Amino acid sequence: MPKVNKTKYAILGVLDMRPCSGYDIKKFCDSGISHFWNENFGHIYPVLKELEKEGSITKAVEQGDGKPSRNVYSITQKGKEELTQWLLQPVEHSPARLELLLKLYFAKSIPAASMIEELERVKEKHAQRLETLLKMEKLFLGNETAKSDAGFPFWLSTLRYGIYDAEFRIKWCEETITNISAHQLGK
Amino acid sequence: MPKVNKTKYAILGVLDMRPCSGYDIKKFCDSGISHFWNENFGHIYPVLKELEKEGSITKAVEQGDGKPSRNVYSITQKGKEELTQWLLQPVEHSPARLELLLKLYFAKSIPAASMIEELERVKEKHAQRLETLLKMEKLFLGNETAKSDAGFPFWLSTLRYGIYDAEFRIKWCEETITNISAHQLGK
DNA sequence: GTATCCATGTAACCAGTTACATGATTGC
DNA sequence: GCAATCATGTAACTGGTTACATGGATAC
Repeated sequence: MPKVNKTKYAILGVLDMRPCSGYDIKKFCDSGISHFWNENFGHIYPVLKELEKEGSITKAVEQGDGKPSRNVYSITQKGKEELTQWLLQPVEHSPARLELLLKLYFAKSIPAASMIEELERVKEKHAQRLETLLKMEKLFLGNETAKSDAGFPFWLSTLRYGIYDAEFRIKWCEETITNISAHQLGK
Repeated sequence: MPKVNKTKYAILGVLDMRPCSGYDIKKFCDSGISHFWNENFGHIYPVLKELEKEGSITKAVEQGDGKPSRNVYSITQKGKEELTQWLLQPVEHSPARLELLLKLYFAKSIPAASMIEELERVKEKHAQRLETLLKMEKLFLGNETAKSDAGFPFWLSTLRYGIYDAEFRIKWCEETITNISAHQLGK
């Protein structure tokens, strides 16, 4: 079976919440869901055109006074059906490709210090990510409007995923640094 | 900066351990490191040709009696240097794209039962993965030859990563199923 | 005045996937 | 006889990235 274009469904999903321009969609991805989903302009704009052509979304040009004009897209009934169909399908398996682990696997021929530095950097990155996610969670749990939305438990669980993920990676970095160091000393 | 061809380094890394045919490389990826790295023939063979052309690896044709002939590749000094250079670089950031979380985020418009079923499937998949990884770890820790190899702590840590990863995902699936169910009942 | 944000798009590129093609050998 | 495994490759495709191009508005 051929791989499906996920950008398409990401766009339909965002437009199912509210009408957006391409720019809005990008902003939304960068702020709200960037810890598990990312898109770039070079893909969003062409896919928006495609979706419009096949009747899954409609375009309305919004003329701002002074402001640059925006193409605001809305989802159609057809688009909603397509989105629902996709949501009902099991997730496609995508083969893992973790560059850090690949490097680690081959790392015996480089100085251990270099790998340890890299692990420290990665750990720090995830520690920052964890902080951000915990802040987001706190804000979110205190937001009564969000809490009353039917999407609330789903949104919360995506945050929880990110938190668990960051936590285990930090733990693993620490453990790995310790083990590699110990092994170096024991040689 | 342009994205680098990771397949190239995966191949160099495998050949740095021992000479291999394209088929061997594929087998190795599928068995030993598939929980964090994957390759397919359609990419391995062309990249092997490229690497040979640029002098990072050399080919030797092995004529088996009766058996189909194999192209066995070995890494050259140039290839080793290239591999080392890559190992010393920090890992490239690759933007997250987790289809399951994207679906979950948009899931309020489909029946909760459908999403819960999916989460049960995913949980089961990771439970099986966890079992396999734990078995591998046990075998590995009991293998004296492996233990004496300089690569041992690195190989072990990639296994540990997989184990932590599977564990947190299972925990998260359970939590998410509980939360979604509770929210459904409370409506 | 200059950097950042708003806003839309195209073109080139390429990494990686899938499907197709071929054929020998081994084990049941 | 048939399925699975060993073994190598090509062609077509496409999803996604990066770089390039443009220009107005806003904030410092």
